Amino acid sequence: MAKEEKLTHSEENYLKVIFQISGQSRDRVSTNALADKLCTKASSITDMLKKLADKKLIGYKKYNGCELTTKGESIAVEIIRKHRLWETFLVSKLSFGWDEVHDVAEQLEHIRSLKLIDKLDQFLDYPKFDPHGDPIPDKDGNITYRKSKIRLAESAVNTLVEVVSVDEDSQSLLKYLDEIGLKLGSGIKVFERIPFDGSLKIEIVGGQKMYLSEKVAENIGVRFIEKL
Amino acid sequence: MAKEEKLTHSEENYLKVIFQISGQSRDRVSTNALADKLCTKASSITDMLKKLADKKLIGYKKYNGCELTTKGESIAVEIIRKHRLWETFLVSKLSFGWDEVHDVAEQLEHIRSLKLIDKLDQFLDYPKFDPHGDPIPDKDGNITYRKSKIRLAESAVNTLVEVVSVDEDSQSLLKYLDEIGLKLGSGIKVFERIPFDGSLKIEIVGGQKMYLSEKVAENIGVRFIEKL
DNA sequence: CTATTTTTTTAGACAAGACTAAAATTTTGG
DNA sequence: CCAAAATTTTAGTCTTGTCTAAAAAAATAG
Ligand SMILES: [Mn+2]
Ligand SMILES: [Mn+2]
Ligand SMILES: [Mn+2]
Ligand SMILES: [Mn+2]
Repeated sequence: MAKEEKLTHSEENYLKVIFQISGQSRDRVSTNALADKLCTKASSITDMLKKLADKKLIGYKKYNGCELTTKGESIAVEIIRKHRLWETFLVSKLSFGWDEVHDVAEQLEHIRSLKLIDKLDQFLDYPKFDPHGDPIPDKDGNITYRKSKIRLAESAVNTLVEVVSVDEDSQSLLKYLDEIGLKLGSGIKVFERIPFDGSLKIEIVGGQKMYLSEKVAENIGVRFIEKL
Repeated sequence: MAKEEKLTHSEENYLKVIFQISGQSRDRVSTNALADKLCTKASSITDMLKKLADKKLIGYKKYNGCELTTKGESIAVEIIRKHRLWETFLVSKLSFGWDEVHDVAEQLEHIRSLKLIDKLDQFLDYPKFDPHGDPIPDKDGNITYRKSKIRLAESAVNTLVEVVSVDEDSQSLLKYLDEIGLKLGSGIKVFERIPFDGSLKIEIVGGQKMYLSEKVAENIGVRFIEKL
C-alpha cells in the first residue's frame, strides 16, 4: 500500500467540490468555478491546485482548469459517502429536519476513522440514498445514479412524476418544501406550464394544487411515472 | 448575549487540557505540564496562553502558569461533555470497544452544532458516565463526581471493591483489562499487597485470581464495598 | 546567600491557507 | 484579426500554530 495520505480539511473540501462540479461527465473544472463554490478568491484556488497536483490528486495545467486523478476521485467519493451517511444518521436517528443536516455534515465528513463509517453504515442498515435523495457511495466507492432522473422544471405537462431528489444547497428551499408538504416519494401531477415565467401548475398527490416557480422546479429531481 | 466566540480546535484543546490538569481542586497549571500533555514545546504553549488570556478564557501571569476563567471553564466542560457523549455513542450504538473510542472522540468533540449534542444525549438516554466510568457533564455543565472513588492501588487489603472507572489514556491498558476480564462494575477482592513492587494479589469476582502490577492498579478507580 | 539547574519566555523562522494588487494569458466581439 | 474583457496566475502580505535557539526568571542545593 502507498503511504497514508493525510489531507487537511481544506484539501478534502477542494477534492469534493472538484468532483461535484465536474459532474457525471467528469469535465475539467475551472479556477473560477471553484472559487465561486468554495467562497474563496481565484488566487487561493490556484495555490491549492498546485499543491493537489504535486500530490497527484488532480491533473492541472495552467490556464486550463483541473480534473481529478483516480486517487483524487476515490478520496472525493469517500468524503461524499461520509457526508451523506452522516446526513442520514442525523435525520433518521436524531430526527433532524432535512434542512438542518447539511452544515453539520460538512463538519462530520472530515472525521477520520477506519472503523467509524462502516459501523455507521451498518447501524443505518446500508442506506442507498441520503435525506435529499442523493445516492450514497458504497464502501468500494461505487455510486448508483438514478437512471431516469430529470428536473421537475423539464418534465412534460399532463404527466404524473415522483419526487426522487431535491437540491440541498438552500436551506430556505427545503423549509419551503416542508411547508407545502412536498417530500421524497411525493407524486406530482404536472398540469400546465405558464409561458410567461415558466412556473408550473401542479398537484401534490394527496395534497394541494398550487403553482411552483420555475426556480423551485429546477431544484427538484423527479422520475416519470405516467401520462395523465 | 456576548458575541459568539468561535474557537479553533487547538484553542478548544488547550482549554480542555488545562481543565483536566488543574483537577477538581482547580490548581494553576504550569506551562511545562501543558507542553507534556499536548505534545508541543513550551514556547508554543506560552504563545497560546497569551492568546487565550486576551480572549479572557484564562488568567495568565508570566512565569506563574494559568487557570481557567468562568467562561473558559464552561467551554472546557462543554468539550468534555461532547467527548464523553461521543465515546458513549461509539460503544453503545456502534459497538466499538472501550479501547477504540478515545481517538475518534478527540475529533468528534470539536463538531459545532447547537442541536447535535443535545439530540445525541437524548438518543443515548442521558447517560451519566462514559465507557471509562468518567462522569458526563449535563447540559448546564454540572459534573457529578463520584464521591468515594479511590485508586485500586490505594485500597486496603482484605477488602472487596467495585471498579468504577479506568484511565483511558493508554489503549494497551484497556486491551489488557479486556483480556483479563476486568470491566466497569466488576467486583475485585484485594488479598495482599506485595511489598517488593507494590503489586496486588486479587480476584476478579466471577473470574480469575491473579496479580496486578502497581502501575495497572494506579489506573483503576474503585469504590469500597466491604471487608473480607 | 550565591551558583547551578530548571522552567518559562522571547526572538526569529516556517508551513498552511487565505487575501490584494498587478501581470499574464485566453476568450470574445466587432 | 485585433482590441477589450474575462480569466487565471504571480508576487507579496497576513494569521495561526508550530518549531529552535537564546535570554530571562524562578527554584534548588550547597
Ligand atoms: Mn449535504
Ligand atoms: Mn444531502
Ligand atoms: Mn476519551
Ligand atoms: Mn472516556
